[in-house]
Order: sequence, then C-alpha cells, then structure tokens
Amino acid sequence: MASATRPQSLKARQRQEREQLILQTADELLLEKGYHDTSIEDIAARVGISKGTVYLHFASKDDLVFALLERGMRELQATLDAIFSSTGTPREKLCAVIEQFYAHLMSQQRLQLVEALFRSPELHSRLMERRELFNKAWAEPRKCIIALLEEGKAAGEFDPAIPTPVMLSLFWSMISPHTHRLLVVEERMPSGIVVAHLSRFLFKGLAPGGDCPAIAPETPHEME
Amino acid sequence: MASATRPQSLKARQRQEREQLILQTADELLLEKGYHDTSIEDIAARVGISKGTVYLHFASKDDLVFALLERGMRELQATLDAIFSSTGTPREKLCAVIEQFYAHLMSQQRLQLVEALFRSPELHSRLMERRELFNKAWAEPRKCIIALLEEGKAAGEFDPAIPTPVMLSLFWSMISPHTHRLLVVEERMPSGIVVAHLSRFLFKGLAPGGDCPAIAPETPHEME
Amino acid sequence: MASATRPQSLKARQRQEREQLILQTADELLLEKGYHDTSIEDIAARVGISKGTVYLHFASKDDLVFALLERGMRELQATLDAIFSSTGTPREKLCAVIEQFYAHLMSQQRLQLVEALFRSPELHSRLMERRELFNKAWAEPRKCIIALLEEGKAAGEFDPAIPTPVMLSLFWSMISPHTHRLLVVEERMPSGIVVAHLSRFLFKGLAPGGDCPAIAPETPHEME
Amino acid sequence: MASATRPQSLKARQRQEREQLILQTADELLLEKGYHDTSIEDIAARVGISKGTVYLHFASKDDLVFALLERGMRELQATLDAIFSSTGTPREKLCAVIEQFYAHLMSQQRLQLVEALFRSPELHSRLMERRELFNKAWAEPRKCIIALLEEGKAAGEFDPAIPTPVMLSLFWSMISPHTHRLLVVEERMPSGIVVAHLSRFLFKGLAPGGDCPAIAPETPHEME
DNA sequence: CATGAATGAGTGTTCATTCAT
DNA sequence: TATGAATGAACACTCATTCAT
Repeated sequence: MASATRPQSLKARQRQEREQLILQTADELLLEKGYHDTSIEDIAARVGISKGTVYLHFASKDDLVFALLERGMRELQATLDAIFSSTGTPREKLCAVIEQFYAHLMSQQRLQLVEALFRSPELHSRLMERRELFNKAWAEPRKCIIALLEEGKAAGEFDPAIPTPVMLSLFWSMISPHTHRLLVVEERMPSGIVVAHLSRFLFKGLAPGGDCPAIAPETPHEME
Repeated sequence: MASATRPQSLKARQRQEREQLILQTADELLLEKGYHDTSIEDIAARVGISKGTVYLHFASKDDLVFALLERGMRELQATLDAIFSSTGTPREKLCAVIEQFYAHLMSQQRLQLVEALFRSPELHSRLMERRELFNKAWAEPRKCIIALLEEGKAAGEFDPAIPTPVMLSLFWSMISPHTHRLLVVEERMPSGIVVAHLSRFLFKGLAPGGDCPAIAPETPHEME
Repeated sequence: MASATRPQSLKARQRQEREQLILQTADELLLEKGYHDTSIEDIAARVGISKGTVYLHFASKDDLVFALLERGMRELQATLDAIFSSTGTPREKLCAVIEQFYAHLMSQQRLQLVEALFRSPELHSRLMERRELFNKAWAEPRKCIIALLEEGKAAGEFDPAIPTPVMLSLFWSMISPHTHRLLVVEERMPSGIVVAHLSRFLFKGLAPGGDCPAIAPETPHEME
Repeated sequence: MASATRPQSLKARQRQEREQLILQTADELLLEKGYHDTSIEDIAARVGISKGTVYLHFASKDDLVFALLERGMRELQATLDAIFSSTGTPREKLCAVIEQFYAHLMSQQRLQLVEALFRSPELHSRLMERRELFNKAWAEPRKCIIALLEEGKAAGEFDPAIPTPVMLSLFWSMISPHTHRLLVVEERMPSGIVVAHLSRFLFKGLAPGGDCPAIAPETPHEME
C-alpha cells in the first residue's frame, strides 16, 4: 500500500530533493566565490545537472538566491522557536541562541549566507525590491529577540538604560559570521570556548549597574 | 617669483581634485550598489566625465578600488596614530578610536567600503594578489589595537581571562559598519549616543572580575 | 543496431559543420580585411549566428585564428605527405607541390591566411606563444622540402653551388600568395599556366651548369 | 645675408625635419609592431613629442601611413630612375635594381614597409580607397620594370615565351622582404651573396632556350 | 605652436535566460 | 522532463581624434 499510494508524491519528493540539492550547492558556491563569480552553470555542474534544469526549479538567479535566503530564515526561525518555547530566563535563552548559531548554523555554513548577502550592498538592494515577502521573514526573528531583550530588562537581567535597538545590534554582532571567521576559522579556537566568551561578554556588558553616567551627546575626550 | 613657481602645480592640483572626485564618487557608488553592479561608466556618469577619463587616472577598475582601499587605510592609520600618540589609559584610547570611527570615518562612508570589500570573497582574493603593500597597511592598525588591549590587561583595566584575539574581535564588532548602519542610519540615533553606549558596553564587558566560571568546552544548555 | 549508434553523432556532426562554417567564414573575412579589422561580430554576422555562439566553439579570437592555422598546416602537411610518398624525381615532386598549392590550397584561400598571419609581426609574436604545437607543424614541411632539395642536388638535378637555404627561399617565393594574387587573381591567368611557368622558371634557375662565376661579395656594377 | 634671408624657411625647415623624424620613427615602429599595435602615442613618445603634435603634421593615422608609403615610393622611383637612365643591358639594369634593394632600401628598412603594407589585407583595402594618388605612384615603377623586361625580350636576353606579367611577378619575388628576412636576417648570409644568387637564379630562369614544351593547362602528374 | 586631457565609438568576452529537441 | 545550443545585453578597456590652454 505504502509503495503505490503516491505515484506523484514520489516524483514530487524527488523534485524536492533535487531542489534542496541545488539550494545546498548554491549555498556552498555562493559562500566560496560570491554572487557574481558563481554562475548558474557552476551550480548546475557541481550538482551534476544541466543549466536548464536549474531553471525548472528557480525562475532566475535572483529567485534562487531568494529561496536560499528564505530557507536560511526558516531554519533560523525554527531554531529560535525551539529556544523561545523552552523554559529559562531571557539570558539563558539568548545564550542558547548564540550557542545554536555557533554549534549548528555557522558550522554548517547556513546562515552565513543570509548574513553575507545582507551585508552586501549589491544584493541587498536588488533583493529588497522583493521586500514584501522577505521583510516579513526577517521581522519575525527580530521581534523574537527584541521580546527576549525587553523581557530581560523587565526581569532586571539587562540594563534598562541601554536602548533595545542598541542591545539588538550588539546581539547581532555577537553572532556575526565575521566574528566566527576570525576566532573559529582563523584563530582555531574551539567553538564552545568562543561561545562561552561571547556570552559572558555580552551579558556582562548588558547587565544592569555600573557606571552609566548621563550620556552626553558629545562625550568629552582628549582627542583632536 | 613665488607666483610663477606653480604653472604645473595648477594642473597638478586640478588633476588631484578630479582624482579625488572620482574616488569619492566611486566610494559612494560602490557602497550603494557594490562592486559588480557599479560599472566604470556609472562612476564616470555621476562624476560627469567620460569613461575614458577615469582610465586616465586609474589603470583598471581593480586599481581604482585598490586606491580606494589605500585611501581608507591611510585615513585609518592616521586616525589611530593620533590616538596612540596621545596620553591616556588604554581604555580611553580605545574609546577614542571608537569615537573617531563614528565621528569621521563612518560618516564619510569610507571604511564601510573597506569592510564590505573584505567580506566579499570574490574581491578579497583578487585584491590579495597585491598583498605586499596591502597587508602591511592592514597589519599595522591590528598591531596597534592589540598592543592597547594587552597594555590594558597589564594595567588591570581589562580581564586577563579573555584571550586577546577575542577582545580584538569584539572590538571590531563595536566599530563594524553593520552596527553603524542599524543604529545611526536606520534607527537615527545620534552618533554620540551610539558611541557612548558601545564604549560603555565594551568596557563593562571587558572589565576584570565578574563571574568567570571555568569555561567548559561544551556549555550545558537545554537545547537540542 | 547500427542505426542507433549515433544519436550523439548527429549533434556532433552538426556541431562540426557549424564549426567548419565559422572557420571558413573567418578565413574569408580575415583574408579580406585582416585580423584587426575583422571582429568576432563580423564573423558571426556573416555566418548568420550571434557573437556568443562563436565562443561556444572557440574560446577566444586568438584560439579561432590558431585553429585556422592548424587547419592550414594539416592540409599542407597532408598534401606534402601524399607527394613525398609518391614516386618520382625530386624535381617532379617539387613540381607537384607547386601544382597542388595552386590547384587546391590557394584557390581555397587557405594558405594565404597562414602566410598573411606569419608576416604580421603583431600576431606572429602572440601566436608564437603557442609555439609548442605550432613550430612542430611548421618545421615538418620545411624539412620535407629541404630533403627534396638536397636529394635533387645529390641526384644532379639541382645546382650544388646554390646553398639550400637560398633554394628553399626561392621555392617559397614561387608559391607565395602574392604571386598567386598578381597572376591568377589580377591578371586572370589560368592557374595551370601559371604553375607551368613557375615550375619551369624554378627548375631552369636551379639547374646545374650555366655561368656561375665566383660570387663576388660586391658585384661590380655601374651604379651609385 | 644668408642668415636672415628666410626667417620662414628656417621654421619651415625645422618643420620638415620633424616631419621626417616622425615618418622615420613611424616606419620603424610599424615594422616592429605592425599597424594596429602601433599607436600614435607610441610614435610621439619615441620621437619625443606629444600626440597632438603628430596631428599638426598628419591629419590622421592613415594619412601618416599614406605619407610613409609615398615616401617609400619616391625613394623607389628615385632609385629606379637612376638605374634606368644609366647605360647597360636590361639584365644589368635589373640586376642593379635587385642590388640596390638589398644594399640600401632593405637594409634601411624603408621599402619593407611599402611591401608589408601592400601585402596586408587590412591596410591594403583601406589605403586603396585613396587609390587616385596612390596608384599613379605605384604604376610608375611598375611601368619601368615592365619596359626593361620587354626591352630585354626584344634584345634576346629574356625568353619571349614567358609572359611579361609572369616575369614581373618573379622579379617582385626576388626582392621581397620575405626573402630578405629569411636569408639575410635569419640565415645571416651576406647581402652581396644573396644578391648574386638571386640575380643569377633570376636570369638563368628567364634566359631564352631550354625546354619550353607547349604548356599544357593541366600538367600530367602522378598526384591524387 | 605644442600639449595632453577628454572623449566615445568599438572590441573581446561573459553569462543569465530562452527554447527547440 | 532534461538538455545545452543559442542569444544578446552588458562591461572593462583601448585608442584615434579633438580642442582648450
């Protein structure tokens, strides 16, 4: 019964698998060589299919990249959802997010592309033309993190004097691929160590108390 | 006599100005659209000159970008030199570095390009073929910052338990264009405020003391 | 079974034909207008295809010209091989070579290109970078002709007082496209007549005997 | 008196000298690198003047080349005139022509360019658009040689069975730069020796008598 | 007069995209 | 459905030519 129930489902599954393979390969190549130096032909060749076949799955190169971003977003969201629905303080949860990034997403080179593309002005602008679908996907994780941060502030874990956008920005910095590359890839530090340092640094920095003088718009420094 | 000393100097100055204009325009366009989506013709058009004229100043597109990077490096180094040679604790100096970045370099959108290009795998490799001059320029600031950090550790300002590479990486994060864009550009926070927050966060995080349990390679968290 | 052996052979044959068409057209255009005044677009237009298609067959303009030269060489060598392996005196064989040149190669405007390109200093140098394959191809015919000339000397057919390089040079002159153009193309003389005259002239000039006074480095003439 | 007679003549003479210098330099460069790889800037640089100055003398690159050809023609004609007006048999005169080519024109690399350009399809066609002036210049030497050849036939020096165009063509072959390059430049034969061989060969080949069977349009040979 | 900065048409080459098979 | 041949727009770069100084 199971063997014959879905003759189309079989094909559909194969199609799905191929699509995932294309996405995965594109992910790797884009990270290796960047958007413009990766041609559709390159991707097709590494997958072992022909150029035309790629177009059976993705209407354009930009669509392919877009799908890649969506996939990254979905994975990110799934990771975050799992963490958010768990029990623990905001700090513990944010800690877990950092950990997840380093343990899984970064090392699998998944989210790096999301980040990399977002930081690339060339693609950023082009892809933002499709903002409709995209921003939604991006807004969701953002809201989650913000919620955690404000929850933490309310719980007295984080310093309420630090504006949430600043906190958010600092948090993104902790999980940036750039940091990952410098420490894990180039300095060969174990991922666990890096995570511990980053987390500790982040939460020490965000913790309430300490000298928070009235922030002067122009801080007095002895520089020219 | 003095009035006649520079018949050539006039032309030379005009040439210099034109060259700076091209560089500045290229800087803007590259930041807006990225390397591959900015053509020489684009740059020439915005400057108001013809394609060929650009080639009177820069032998190739790569040469133009390279000159841009060199300019960024020179400015960076000049800024750092001024700060390093001043009096003050390491903390004050690093604080001044962050401040300078935000006050001058970032707002002039210079270093963003340096960063952006360095993160692009495609250009990175091509530009690294000119490593000779370039690496030196890049290594110098790096050494300066590292020296400051270790001086700070020795002086008891920074936590010696944090490895210097980690500190360095965190410092880069503070002055990343990404953070600048999120907070100053998108959130419209005044640059001075952002600097104050970043500095305070950085030094609170780097300060000695606080809970620094033995860092476990695998931190225990309740995630899958 | 035999009928199905070539499903690819069909496409392959079409590809071959297209490639030959491009080569032939390039040959014509290069002869008409020369290397620099013939653009890839020109060639594509005359073939009736697009620029890009040319690049499906030849990786660069130089590659195309190189393929053209190779083709010319192969044809030349094939012709010479057939003649050399036949029976006959050296004189008869050289005569046959001239004949073949005029009957086939010249009229197909093939070797003209070889010659023309070899006389262009600009291309000569660029193409000589691929000397490995090429020099071999060029050296072979040269050796064949030299062998024939020396065989002829030994057999008493040619004047041993004439150095072989001189003989070789005179022989090349007989089959130069320039001569062909002047007599066959411009003067409209039948190719057979021209061949007969050239051969007769060559062999009469090369024949032993006649007044060969001691060759004085400075021949006495009444000129300024 | 002599010093002030021609204030313009002085300037005019300087202008003439510069023009000759440009021509001479262009001659050299064109021979070295060919037409398309020699830019106006190249020529100006070697002369030591600026691009613009070249255009004060020659309206276009083609004009410059054209002037070069005219100069070559004039020299050729002068040489031929001197020879033709001397006493001697046609054979002696033609011999002198060959000699002159090798002794002076070739070694000074003058006429090589005339020849080279004429054999280059690219320039030939373009320059032929200016045929009016040009053909006249080219026709004159041609007529001279033809006259000599026919005079020689009439005098019994040359074989009347050989058509004059064939003779002319053979004569051009003897003085081709190609032959010169092969023997004098590459084989390092002394120019005098080469001239002696060429002359002897030419006149032996052109001499009356010998086997001149009825020329069959299709010569019988054992070739495929 | 001499200069050389400025121009812009032209060329080789790449590659996303289409479509006949 | 899968292929890959064909297309053509786009781009970096060159250089003959012009012209303001």
